[in-house]
Amino acid sequence: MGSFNDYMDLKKQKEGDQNSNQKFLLDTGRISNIFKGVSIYITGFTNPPSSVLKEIVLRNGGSVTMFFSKTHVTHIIASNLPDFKVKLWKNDMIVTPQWIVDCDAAQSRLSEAKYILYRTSENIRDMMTSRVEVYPIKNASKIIPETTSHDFVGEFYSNSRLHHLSTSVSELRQKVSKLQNQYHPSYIPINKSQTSSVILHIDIDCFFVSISLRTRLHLRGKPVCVTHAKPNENSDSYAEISSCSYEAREFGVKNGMFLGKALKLCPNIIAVPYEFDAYHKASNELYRILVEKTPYVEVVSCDEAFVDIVELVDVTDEAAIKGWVQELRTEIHSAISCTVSAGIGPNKLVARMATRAGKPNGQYLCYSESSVLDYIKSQPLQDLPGIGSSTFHKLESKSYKLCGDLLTKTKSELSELLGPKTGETVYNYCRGRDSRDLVLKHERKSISVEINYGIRLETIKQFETFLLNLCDELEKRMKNENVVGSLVTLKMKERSENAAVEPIKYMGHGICDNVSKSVNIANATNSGKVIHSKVMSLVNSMTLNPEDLRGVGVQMSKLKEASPVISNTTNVSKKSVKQKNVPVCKTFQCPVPEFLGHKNPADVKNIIKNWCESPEPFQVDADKVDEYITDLIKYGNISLVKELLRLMRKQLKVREAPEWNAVFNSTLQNVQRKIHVLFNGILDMDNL
DNA sequence: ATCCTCCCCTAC
DNA sequence: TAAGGTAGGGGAGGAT
Repeated sequence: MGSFNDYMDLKKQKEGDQNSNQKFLLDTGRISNIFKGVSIYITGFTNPPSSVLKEIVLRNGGSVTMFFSKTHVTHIIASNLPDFKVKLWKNDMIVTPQWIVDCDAAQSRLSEAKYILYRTSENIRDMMTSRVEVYPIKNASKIIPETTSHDFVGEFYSNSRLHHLSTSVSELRQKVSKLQNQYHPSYIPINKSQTSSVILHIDIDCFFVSISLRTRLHLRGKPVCVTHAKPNENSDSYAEISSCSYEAREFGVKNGMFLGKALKLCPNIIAVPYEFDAYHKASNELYRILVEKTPYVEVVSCDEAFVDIVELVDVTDEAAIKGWVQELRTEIHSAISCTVSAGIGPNKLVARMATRAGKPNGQYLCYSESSVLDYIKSQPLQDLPGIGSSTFHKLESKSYKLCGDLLTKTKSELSELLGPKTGETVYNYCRGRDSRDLVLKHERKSISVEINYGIRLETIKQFETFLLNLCDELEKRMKNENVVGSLVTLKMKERSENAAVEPIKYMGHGICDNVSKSVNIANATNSGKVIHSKVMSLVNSMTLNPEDLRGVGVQMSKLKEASPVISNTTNVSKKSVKQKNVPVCKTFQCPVPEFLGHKNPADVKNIIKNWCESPEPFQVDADKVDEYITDLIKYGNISLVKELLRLMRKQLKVREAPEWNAVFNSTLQNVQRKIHVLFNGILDMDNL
């Protein structure tokens, strides 16, 4: 009986291992098969810890088991063992964790000889080699499919770092919005510009590289970059580097640089592949931690966020703020095993600029008026957000280099040079001023698909086919977001007249002229077929040579909700209600909700007026009022909601009773929450 | 003045 | 070989 139970336990345990191993691989992906056939059992304290060893082995094609079985386990991993275990396992392969680390570093299966913990049996190695086959690393290089092929679009997007970067922002916005409601159910995304803020900018240090180094201990401290090209390639590579370590940056390597150029600057740079799923997981975890603390979180990108922490810290105690942020950074680090840097300031601009001073793996607080001015004026203009190379060159032409250089310039001088808006923004930024609120609730204005890589076509017919694939992809995305649009824009890159037919970069677009053309659609749509027909009408209205096309994009704008939350029983559609401005429902076409058997608004008002005059508020009554008002909001009768709130406020003002004020505030909060959920807006309290 | 269209610029 | 996307702000210049 006992042995049967043991057997069943063993079996269950085995299945458990398989499940957890598989789940793990789904999360992070496999990078090689060097440990194929290897099944490790980790015992005792090890360095690196067992979790890291497990990850390395799984990612390299091996398996990990949580129980010891003579037939199943090929390697026992231990740093030291008690005597009885040495005796127990005298015929088994016991190696130090370093074996795993070194195999991973070399990306090949090294002999265990140098790593055997206790040599208890002379023929262990013979035994091992007969039991385990060594597989070479699989080198699966793929060929880019034909532009018109059905796989082209999907294949491209699954490998495009920029696509992952862009879409991760939209996805995170959705997720963060969910988390905000989950962790802070009564939170209302009101702009908080009227009150003072403590803005925290948080940023994962060289995100993609950091993720790769979590499991590549041997690469830490070395110049590393993330790119599609394989390591040790010749130095002529035109693969773009999407992220590089600080060690690489010291050689002048930058994000976006071609690998070939980076190799010239830093011949020892090591290239590692993308791990999109792992980035995804880490970003989710980062945002979960932030929103757990406060709903005032703005998604900037997969590795970067703004947080208003004014309600979490004592504004007057800078040391306490620093301590709080330090703790947060530690928490994030232990959750995702990547270091993060942070900047703290009175607004988004200063917070973001301060992060630069904190990087890497540090933080910088710049809050008081004088320290803000001091710090900002020493910063290069190019580091201001919104100042890219083009704007910088305009400023440079006047030999302005630092923010401080612009302090003597007038607003109109800058507007003349940079345009009215940009001029004023730069004028304010140089003084550390920034009036932008955190964007807590985001409304999409356009949605698009665009591919500027690998486009090689011969005929208009092929172009038409490719466009249909693109429009189908667009349809997918629009349906996923439940939107329809009524303005279609076609964007194209055409090879410049004197540009080579094939650019230096394999399948790149080379030097191009950009063209775009748009057309309105009478009925908003998200049908790929309809969009495609509109796009074709644009194609036919212009003269182009398909052979010169190097990039194509289709954008939909003038967006609306595809199926309104409130159907045609009301004239208030979700998108017609903007934040801060809930329009009054003028024509009231829906059935009136009942309040204690009364339908006539005048009667209802009377009852509520009397209630407000009663000696004491009871929760049951307050709940009934809330319920009725909620119905009104659902039906879109915002004007009556406003009337009732006004009435209550007027009545209760006279009484000046705290318990009644509490009733009013809770009712108001309920209204705001419902309006937010249903209409994505808030009630304008000033005009109540 | 304000809008629209077709760009360019910027950020990650 | 190599995966140069995407959303939003804003400007120039013409139409209303």
